[in-house]
Amino acid sequence: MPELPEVETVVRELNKKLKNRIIASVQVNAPKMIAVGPDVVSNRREVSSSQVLKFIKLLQGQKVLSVKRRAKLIIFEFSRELFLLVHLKMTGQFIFEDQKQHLKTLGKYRLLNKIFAPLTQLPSKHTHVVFKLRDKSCLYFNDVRKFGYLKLVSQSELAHVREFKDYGPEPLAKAFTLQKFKTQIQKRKTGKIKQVLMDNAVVVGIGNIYSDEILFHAKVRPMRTPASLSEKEKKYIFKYILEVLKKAIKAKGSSVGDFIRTDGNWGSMGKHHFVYGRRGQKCKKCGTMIESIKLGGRTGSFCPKCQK
DNA sequence: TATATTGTTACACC
DNA sequence: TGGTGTAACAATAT
Repeated sequence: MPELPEVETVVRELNKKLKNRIIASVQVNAPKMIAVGPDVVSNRREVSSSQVLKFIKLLQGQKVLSVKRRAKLIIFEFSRELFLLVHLKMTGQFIFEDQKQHLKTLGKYRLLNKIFAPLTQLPSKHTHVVFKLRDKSCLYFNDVRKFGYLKLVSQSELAHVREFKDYGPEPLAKAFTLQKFKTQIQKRKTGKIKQVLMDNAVVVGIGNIYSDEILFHAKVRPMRTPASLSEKEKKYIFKYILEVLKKAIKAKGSSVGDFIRTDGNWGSMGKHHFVYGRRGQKCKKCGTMIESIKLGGRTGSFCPKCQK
């Protein structure tokens, strides 16, 4: 499940690998997953073949200037004032293959990706868009659930992209201070703290995995309300937002579900999870059984002894 | 075959 | 009206 650290991992790798490379051709296998223009990508829309053609045509010959991130959105910046915004949602993956690494990477990928048996070769039945680069390297976009999207916008349209308007502060930006965090959570006094942390208007990039982990380290149960938090607890939550996310980026993300990096390797953060996905197992700190509850239809896991 | 899965948006409700 | 909570949705493995 790509959250901020996973998306950041993908972005850093793509930026390094794709910078200055030029797109030779684009193949779109699932038209539903692409869009042209700044509008919200709705789930049940039809995409015409002329839109697909436009998408392909606009990308051909473009040089990658940089790959960046805002919240969980990947932003490719191309020459000629063109931007590609990609959301991985639950199961999106980017896999990059250098031509000479092709066979080697494929072997590794086959070995590592045992969670989803169909993804044993590239392209697979879950490969929905393929970018072929002029130097014969190749970028695959895979998505088992097809919840993700790739949206192409011009420079002038970029300011009107809906996603950006709803995004709150970046947790790892210098501008995100304890004071700012406190102001943000004041806005949502009645919700549960776990849901508040996952609200993009409060702070972006935190999903189910990292909200669980942050609250464990802060010793706060997920169902607590912001109004009930002491100053010390707020301080700890803020502190661990930064620490947990930074640690996860260092570990190249958590390979939960089917997140893998652009070279097919797993991120190693999963080894350091204290509560997420550990219901019924012993707490790594005190040995108590980890419990889970449903909050707004989402599962939250916590240690009943370590978290108050 | 029903279920669980998650990020995000749409919408109903005070 | 604005803030909040919840349902709905995408598609598939198990």
